[in-house]
Amino acid sequence: MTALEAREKRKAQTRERILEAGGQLLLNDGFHGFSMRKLAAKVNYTATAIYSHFPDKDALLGELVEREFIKFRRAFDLTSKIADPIERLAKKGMTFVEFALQQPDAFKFLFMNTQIEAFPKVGLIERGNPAQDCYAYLRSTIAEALAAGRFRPELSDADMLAQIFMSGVHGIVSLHIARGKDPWVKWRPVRQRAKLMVEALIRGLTLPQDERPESPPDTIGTIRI
Amino acid sequence: MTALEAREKRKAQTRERILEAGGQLLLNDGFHGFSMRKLAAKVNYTATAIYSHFPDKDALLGELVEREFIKFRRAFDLTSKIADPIERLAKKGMTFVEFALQQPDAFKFLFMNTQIEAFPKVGLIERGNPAQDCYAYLRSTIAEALAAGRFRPELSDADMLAQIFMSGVHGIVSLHIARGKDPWVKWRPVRQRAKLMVEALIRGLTLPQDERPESPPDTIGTIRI
DNA sequence: GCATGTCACTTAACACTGTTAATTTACGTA
DNA sequence: TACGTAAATTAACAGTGTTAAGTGACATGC
Repeated sequence: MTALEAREKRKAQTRERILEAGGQLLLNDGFHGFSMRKLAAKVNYTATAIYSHFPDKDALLGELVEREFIKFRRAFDLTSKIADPIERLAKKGMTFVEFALQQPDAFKFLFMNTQIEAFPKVGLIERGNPAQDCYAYLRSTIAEALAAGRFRPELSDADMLAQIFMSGVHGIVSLHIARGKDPWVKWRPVRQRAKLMVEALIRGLTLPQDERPESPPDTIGTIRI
Repeated sequence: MTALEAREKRKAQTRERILEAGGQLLLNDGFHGFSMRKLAAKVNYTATAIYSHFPDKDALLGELVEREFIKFRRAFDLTSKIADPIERLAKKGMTFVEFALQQPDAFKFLFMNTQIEAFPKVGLIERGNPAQDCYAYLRSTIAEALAAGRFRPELSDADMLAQIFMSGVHGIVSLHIARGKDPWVKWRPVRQRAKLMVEALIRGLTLPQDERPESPPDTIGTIRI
């Protein structure tokens, strides 16, 4: 059995080598320049050899995208400590922005990619999907603020609110990446834009301080200092 | 000379036929499915024939997108009648969204394209660039609202405000296009998302009704009913 | 130790893609 | 009618993703 296991291990290693080289290729040549033959050359294989490790190009690209997502989630995790849910939400938004600015290539093919529509059918969705977790983090933060009665009374849908908030910061950075060099726009510094977006959305969606309930709606009757 | 003119006219007509067919092809098959040979077949030509009308595929696609964008600007123009500048701003935002949803390929090319940084060298920039105009429209609407004292006092930068607002609606639709099929997000209807985004941003950036100045700041002393 | 079979990989090929060069066809003009 | 130009064609190149068949290495059963 050790012989079989050794073979499996070797296969896993070449698979890993392919993914590693694929990540580099994607970083250097972008989606447009990525090809199976180029990738194969990087690992000294024929293009067809890759097909014994991945069903097709899209599946391979999907897996590469997943790996970038995992890096992203790691950055996102660090914002979980902040006590106030609205402050935490703001911080998460700025983390999203910072990730996009520091890893623009990863961001491009995670959030501005129009080629790979959905993630691969199998695999990703089963074991906890990192992107799913990111959205789930955002949503749970909002749900917490919602439970504390921080949002305006007509807004009670955590998914809707999470999507609005995410769209806001996403819009800032994706427009910056796509059209941030257009000479006919007097672009303001992108981080200032992001900050104002977060502030404006929070002000537009939450209750002002003097209208907040003393106790959150789901804990009425309990003491809260 | 009439014979030469006739020839030029015929050439212009086949050029037009190619663009017409190209528009249909782009609509049906999208960017991914668009090919020179398919297009040529639609107009009963060889693929290479197209190269005597357009320098290359990108130029052809660029011209097709420009045409879509002109349609978009036309729709954008129709929002100029609304008297209240904030209402007009909201309407412009929703027009932007509607364009992106109805012409996703044109939108991708214009606003989610990370390959072509600036617009084509020739043509677009010389005769008024539609994208430039759209931003200018948005900005002037905001400047008008700004002059009427509708924004919060600390917000006085029309460019900054225009960029925030544009980013908001852009974020909604671009995230919808890029990740709108992710199964782990309970996506709310995209138009509802857009509506709430516009409302939230306006609420977060403008003054509430009871804090608005009776007269706009630049017309203090004049009578206003 | 040798035959068997599986698995990783290569070769050959197919049907595409954008694009160029050379060639043919059509047409206005002298 | 001959000439020249312009618009179309054919042929070809280099590249793409992907499949089918073949090859060599290696673990397993007798």
